[in-house]
Amino acid sequence: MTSAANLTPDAPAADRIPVILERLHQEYPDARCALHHENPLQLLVATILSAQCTDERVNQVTPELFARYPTAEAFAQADLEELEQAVRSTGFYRNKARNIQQACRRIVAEYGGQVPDTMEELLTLPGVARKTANVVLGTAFGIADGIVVDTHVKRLANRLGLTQESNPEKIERDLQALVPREEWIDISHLLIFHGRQVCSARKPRCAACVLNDLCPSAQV
DNA sequence: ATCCCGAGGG
DNA sequence: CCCTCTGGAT
Repeated sequence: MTSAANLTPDAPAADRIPVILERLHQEYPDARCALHHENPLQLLVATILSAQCTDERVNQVTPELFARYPTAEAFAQADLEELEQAVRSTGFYRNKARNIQQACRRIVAEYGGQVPDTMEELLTLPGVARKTANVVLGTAFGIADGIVVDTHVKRLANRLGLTQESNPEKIERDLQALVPREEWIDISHLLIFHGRQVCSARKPRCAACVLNDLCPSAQV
């Protein structure tokens, strides 16, 4: 669709990025956060639960979870074993339950029960690093402080030759240098959608990929 | 580098 | 069985 003129897979990433973004926007016009949530706290909790777990499974446990614990205060006062059982099917359930409760206790004690909206403050919460903080800032607050680098973004950035790094923070810096800031929130959703539907970890469907002609890793 | 941890796909 | 799923802390 988009004319790639003389672009080839070995062209500089900076030259391929505009075409990659344009094609992914066209392919996934509704790409957005797939975690069900109604407020920043729900998104924070859902994102903590999403570690090494599909968003689909997170969405399976959150309706009951948010009904039982409607506020940061409720999570803060929860019986830990009950909270563990409520999130059990998402894996890493002891760590996740403890982090959610400890984070909520700090949110109650230090932020009046409201999720903070700065990277610096979010990073002080237990169980929250740059990936989770970027999700909350971008999707709950519309703040493009950084770029979400999850397992999909990492895999696709490497396959597409947008970075040579394996460290997520270095990948984020490379992407920040390549992508205009107004696309920082969208690009992660686009790469995640494409990673799920086409560029899967185990068996990428290169024949059906709209980036095929621009991808250094494309299989014949 | 290692541990946490369940569930589904191939 | 082995790999993967919107990672983070030690």
